[in-house]
Amino acid sequence: MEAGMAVETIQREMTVFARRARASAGRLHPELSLVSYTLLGHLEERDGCRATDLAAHYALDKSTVSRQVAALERTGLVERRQDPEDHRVQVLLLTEAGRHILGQVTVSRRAAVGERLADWSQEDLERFAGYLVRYNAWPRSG
Amino acid sequence: MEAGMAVETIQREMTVFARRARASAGRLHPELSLVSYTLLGHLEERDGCRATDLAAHYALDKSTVSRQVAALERTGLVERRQDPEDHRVQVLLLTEAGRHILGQVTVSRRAAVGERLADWSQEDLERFAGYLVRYNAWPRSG
DNA sequence: AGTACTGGTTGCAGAGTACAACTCGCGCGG
DNA sequence: CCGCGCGAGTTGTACTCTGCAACCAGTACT
Repeated sequence: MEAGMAVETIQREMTVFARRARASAGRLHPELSLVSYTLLGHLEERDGCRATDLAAHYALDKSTVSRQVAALERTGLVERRQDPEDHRVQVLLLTEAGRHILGQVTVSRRAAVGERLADWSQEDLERFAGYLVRYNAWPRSG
Repeated sequence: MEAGMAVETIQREMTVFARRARASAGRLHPELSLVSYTLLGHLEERDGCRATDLAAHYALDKSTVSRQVAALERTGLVERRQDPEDHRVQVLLLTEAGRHILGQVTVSRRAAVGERLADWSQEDLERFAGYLVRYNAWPRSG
């Protein structure tokens, strides 16, 4: 395989994945959209953060994040807390309910993804995961 | 790394990629949405196919594909041709203009993606591409 | 012929998104 | 202290993508 070819394959296959993920997310978990899920996931991973951080990480407009967070707060999955240091910022935190839902969805998603990865060797899994992390670690969007 | 952990990382990182891809696609090529781009790409790869095939491959509803294709036809990037064998089906083909645009976008996208992959070894690139293909080859959506 | 199936279009409704304009709070140079 | 710019977040608006359901047209099997 030539280098440009591999790059193109990577880009094409990532996109296929993206489309299918969106589709299956809606079907499997009507209660939690893919966007909401990823936002909650980020909150859990970072143990709380600002709306702006979410926007930056997912290359979303701050207005989009604002609305998503508002919805998540309405359904009681996240909680906002004023930063005592700076009254402009709101620290976003998972509520107990949020943590619970996220756990459930994660389990069933892991099952779905795990099914396709069932016959992969542990070595391949780790290498694949490592490649993805490395790819996304690049600061610029792409 | 434990197996479930790797699976979760894979799923999370793929999603991050998906979100960023969407964002940058809209910014870099206002003339060709990410969806349109992928559809054109598929048409090129397969050298023409039916709308239903596109829907199945990207886990999209046929109505969505129908509309996307209609738009692409309106802008002269694809051409529909009645299948003489079966008058229900329309074979979709890239026009010359479509092939041209696709080429341009592919080049600039490859540049953007290639930048992040610039310092990867050829071996890693190929292995990464191989993993993605293998992942997506699974018949069920996920 | 009649029934079931397939490919595709259209009406509708909802989610996600960006952009622009705005408010509010912080910090800095007069 | 005051005004000015900046950063965080919200709201108004408009648009795209999407799925579902209802539908039409053509095919296939009996």
